Order: sequence, then C-alpha cells, then structure tokens
Amino acid sequence: MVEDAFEAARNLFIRRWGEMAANWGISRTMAEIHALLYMATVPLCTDDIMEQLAVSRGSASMNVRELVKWGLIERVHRRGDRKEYFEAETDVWQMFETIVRERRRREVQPIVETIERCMVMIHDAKRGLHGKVRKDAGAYEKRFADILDFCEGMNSLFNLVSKAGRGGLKPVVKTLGKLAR
Amino acid sequence: MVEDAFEAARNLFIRRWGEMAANWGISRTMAEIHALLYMATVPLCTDDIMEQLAVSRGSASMNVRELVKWGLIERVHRRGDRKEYFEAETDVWQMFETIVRERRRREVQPIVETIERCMVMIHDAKRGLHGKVRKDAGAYEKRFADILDFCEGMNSLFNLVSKAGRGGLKPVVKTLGKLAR
DNA sequence: TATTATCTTCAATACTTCTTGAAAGGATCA
DNA sequence: TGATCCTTTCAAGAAGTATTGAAGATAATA
Repeated sequence: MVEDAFEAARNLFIRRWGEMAANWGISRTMAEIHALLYMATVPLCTDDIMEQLAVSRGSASMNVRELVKWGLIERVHRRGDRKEYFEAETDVWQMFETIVRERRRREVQPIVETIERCMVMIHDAKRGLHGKVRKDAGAYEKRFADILDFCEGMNSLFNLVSKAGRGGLKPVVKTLGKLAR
Repeated sequence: MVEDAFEAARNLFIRRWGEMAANWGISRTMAEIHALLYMATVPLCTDDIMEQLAVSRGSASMNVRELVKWGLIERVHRRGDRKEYFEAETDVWQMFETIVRERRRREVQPIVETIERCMVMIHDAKRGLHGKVRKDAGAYEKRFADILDFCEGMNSLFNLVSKAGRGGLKPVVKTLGKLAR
C-alpha cells in the first residue's frame, strides 16, 4: 500500500528529528511531537499523538504544553468536539525565528549579563594596580570584551537576517556572497 | 586582595558558561574546563583543572580529550616538564567557526541526508496516484523540501559569514543592514 | 446537579549521562 | 632496569532527566 511509504518516510523523519534535538538539549519526545505535527496535514489530538508515538497521556500533555509555550504549535478547537487539537507552524523560516528568539532570551541573555557584570568587577578592581597584575587585568578584560563583542555581532546579524530573510535566505546569501569576494 | 576580584569574576563566568552549555547538550564540566582555559593567561595542567574546578582526574582527562577532539583546546608541552599543559583558542571568531562546523557535521548532516532519503521515498510512492492521496503526497514533499531549503540556505549563510566575518562581524552586519532597509 | 469526556499534575520509577577512583599503560630518568 | 611521574581507561555508583499512570481538576452536556 502506498500510504505505507508515506508513513515510513514520515516516521524516519520523526525519529531523526528527535535524535537531532536530543543533541541540542531538547527532549526527544518533545521534538518528535513537533515533527509529527509539522508533517501532519490536519490537526491532531492527544490520542493521535499517544498512538503514533507510543507515549503516555501525561508525557503528551506536558510536551505539548511546552511546545505551545515555545510558540511552535497552537491549540485548535473544533466545534462540537470537546477534544483539543494541535497544529504546528509550518513556515520553516518563522519556526527558526521563534526558536532562536526564545533560546536567545532564555540562554544567551544570562551569559551576556554575567559577562557585563564580570567586566565591571574587573574594572573596579583594576584601579591603582600596576605591573604584572595590571597586565593580567587587561588580559581578563580583553577575553570578556571579545565574547561580548561576538554576542552583539551575532545578535545584530540575527535581527537583520531575520528581517531581510523573511522571503527566504537567498537574497541574503547573494548579498553576502558579493561581500566575501 | 585584588586577585580575589579577578578570581570571583572568572569563577562567575565559568559557572554561567557551564550552565549555558548544559542547555545546549554539552556537558557542564567540559564547558567549565573550556571556560577556565579560555580565561587563563598561561597554559594549565590536569592538576590545575582538578583543583580549580573540583573534579576528578578521570573526568578532567576525558573532558580535555573531548575538547581537543573538537579543536577548542590544544596540548602544550614544556621543556623539562613531563606534565601536559592545555591552552584554549582565544580567538572567539575561530571558536565559533570550529563549533558550528563540528556541530553541522555531526548533527545537521544526518538529518539532511534523512530528509533527502524521505523525499526519494515519497517521490517513488507518488507514481500513479491521484486525487486526495496524491495531494497528500504533495503536502509531504513540500514539508520536506522546505526544511531542506532552509538547511541549504543556512549552510551558505554560515560559509559566507565565516569567510566575510574573519575580521569581525561588523562589516557583515553593515552590509545586511543596507539590504534590510 | 450528576454524568461524562478530557486535560493536568505529580510521586514513583525507568532510563540516561556523568563522575569517580583505582588499576593499568606509557614515558622519562637515574 | 627499576623507580617515578603522569595519563588513560573503565566498571561501579551518583546524579540528573524523562516517562508513566492514576488521581484530581476542569469543563461541557443532559
């Protein structure tokens, strides 16, 4: 039966998507649910998810909630049906933007703030030093400043790519291609 | 004592760096060792690492090896000293390139290959279908093609930014700024 | 209001990953 | 060669994460 080929392809993809996510600190099941919904042509309910991925109701519920919080899937209601259905964002570009924005906020921002604080600490301690110790202070400052610089650059880059790339990455890549030459 | 301020700042940074890494699927200790070496103004040996981070010899050895494999730190030998010392790459840009290149190879490539395979499966199964089933096949194909497209775009973007950005991200950001306007 | 359908929560448990420390392996020195 | 110093390995155990399933909460219906 041909539907088997579809399902095989889809399941293969779901599995790999989950494995990849696991390497990036995202729970495998959460990513599998995301992949399942991404591929689905109609919204799915909790029971669909449980059945297709062989996970418990609790797990499905938790992970779905997390995905909604991330903004990667949405709850959908159907008239005359008490069940909740879920639907994934299928615009890959939008997906990317959502993920990067969230991770930046949750995981990059804290380290940036910490480094800023570290720089203040070093700067304060530096007053009235001389010789080797002062030189060391300078080295520390440079290390911190370099990372900060990098973070700021990546930040702008993301903002710009995000704006410029809404219609696809091609024009961005093209422009940069010229620059690199 | 002023060195205390240096150490406090450094330790704060090391802790945060480790926490951040843990969110990205990198072992906390490995990241802490990396941060310790990144901040160090001289190469450190295994005993330094053990002492400063309070980890066992085994753990230090394992994690250091992994970092060398990633290309983020290097072994350094000193004349007249049997110990091995370690030194981190301190060019943040180079660090970024190394990390992205490695992760792409290890984690993104597999999913790209899987998707390509999935597309072939769907394409083969599609022959001689019609009506709704054929339409579904089309939907599947589009989902796969979209991700692939995105991956390819990001790939080129990274290659270009990588080339163009060696001297810092600023010119890249500037160029893209014009494009976005 | 009672009933039924559905969703959420959470303590117990299964699973995975990380760390330890001691033993074995290698290299250098006297 | 034997002694010494240092590194690597790995089985056992600790720590951290994810999953389950059933009880409790919630909401729609009759």
